[in-house]
Amino acid sequence: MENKQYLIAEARREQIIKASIEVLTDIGYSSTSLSKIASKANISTGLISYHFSGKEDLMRNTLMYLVQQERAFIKEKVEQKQTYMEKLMVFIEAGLAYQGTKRGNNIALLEIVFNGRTPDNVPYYLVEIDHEDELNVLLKEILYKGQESKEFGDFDPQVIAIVIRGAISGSMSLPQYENKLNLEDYSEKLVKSILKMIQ
Amino acid sequence: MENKQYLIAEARREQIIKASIEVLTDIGYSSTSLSKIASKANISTGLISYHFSGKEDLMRNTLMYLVQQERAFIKEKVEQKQTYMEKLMVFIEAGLAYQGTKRGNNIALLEIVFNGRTPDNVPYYLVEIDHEDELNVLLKEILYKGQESKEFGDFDPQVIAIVIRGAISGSMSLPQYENKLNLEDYSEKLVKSILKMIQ
DNA sequence: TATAAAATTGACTGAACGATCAAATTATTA
DNA sequence: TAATAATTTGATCGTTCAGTCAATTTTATA
Repeated sequence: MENKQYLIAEARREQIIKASIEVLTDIGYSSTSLSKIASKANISTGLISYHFSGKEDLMRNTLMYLVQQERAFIKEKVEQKQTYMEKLMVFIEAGLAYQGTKRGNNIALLEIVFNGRTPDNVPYYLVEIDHEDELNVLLKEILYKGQESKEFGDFDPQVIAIVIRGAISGSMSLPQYENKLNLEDYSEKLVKSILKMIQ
Repeated sequence: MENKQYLIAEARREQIIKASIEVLTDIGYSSTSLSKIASKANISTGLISYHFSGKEDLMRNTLMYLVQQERAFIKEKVEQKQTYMEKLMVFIEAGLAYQGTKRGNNIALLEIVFNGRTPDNVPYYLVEIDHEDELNVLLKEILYKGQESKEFGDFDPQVIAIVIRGAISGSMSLPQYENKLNLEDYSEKLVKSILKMIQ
């Protein structure tokens, strides 16, 4: 069964990716090395090179894994809702909840996005991925269809999409140890403000 | 005159910082080395270590320089306006304009913020600097005083401040071709949306 | 069971880096 | 001018790292 071998290799790849996420979260991209990832995964350095063509390749695969995790988390909650108003609210709430509960994933993703580069040496954070970023596509679709169904008023979906995604990312800058404004409070107030904006 | 010597040293420090910004923008933090900065500035590597206590110190000073540049650019335009409504509008417009015209500065700043770490090994982007970030203080002050003067309605200034700063940063993800037109279009639509949100 | 294929190890290589320092040069002072 | 201080050089050192490879172990096949 070549399928079984494939599953072994896939499991090993995922193990390595998960170890990468841990190391990235703990010590950041610049201190992350193949040998530290190998230690975390209790394997040898050579094995990483056996399953991935290099550090770049490993980081690219780790990034894809992280993006897919976040996307699945949010998409699943959005699909449960019926109206576009509800879909939008849950998009924001789920986005914020993911940042709060999967903080390590979020940090690892940032580390890669702001350090990794394409083979042409273009940093990921400058690559124009809008048309490939499925979360942006989903958000713009909610906004656009909500306008069509008259649930929302008149606005430019792309502009509002940028505002919303920025506000979700911005939750990272909330004070962490002050009770004054926790994530739930921010979530509630943000949703209210956004709804006001798109009437 | 120790003052003259001081000015020579200061000029050299600024020359090194400007070279750092160029190199950071060109090749990113991880590829930036003291020897590449030295080449760009046409000096020797040892001279950098003479004026800065190490790479970390140089990067921290470069970050402070960049933050101060942006702050001065925005603050100057805000202070020319009288009403808080106008101050808020020009804060957003100037923030976006800076991103558009000083793109290299913005990229260098991101490279440092997402790579540099404090001596305690805390990444800059996770350091709680809200109370030290003068632009945030300025923005929150505009929002708060605008509420006091009844120019704005009821909302949480901290939440709206995060939304606005996120929207300004988010301009980076606009399609880059015909950047100026897109940016002006985005600026106009963003200001309208924000004003709607804070009524 | 015997053979082949896949997976895994860990020591090793060459390159790049930050930092150091003795020596040389330039500026200041008395 | 002579002595002192500040500035600058560039070779060198020790370290870290990504990637390689011959050897070994594990798994699949016939």
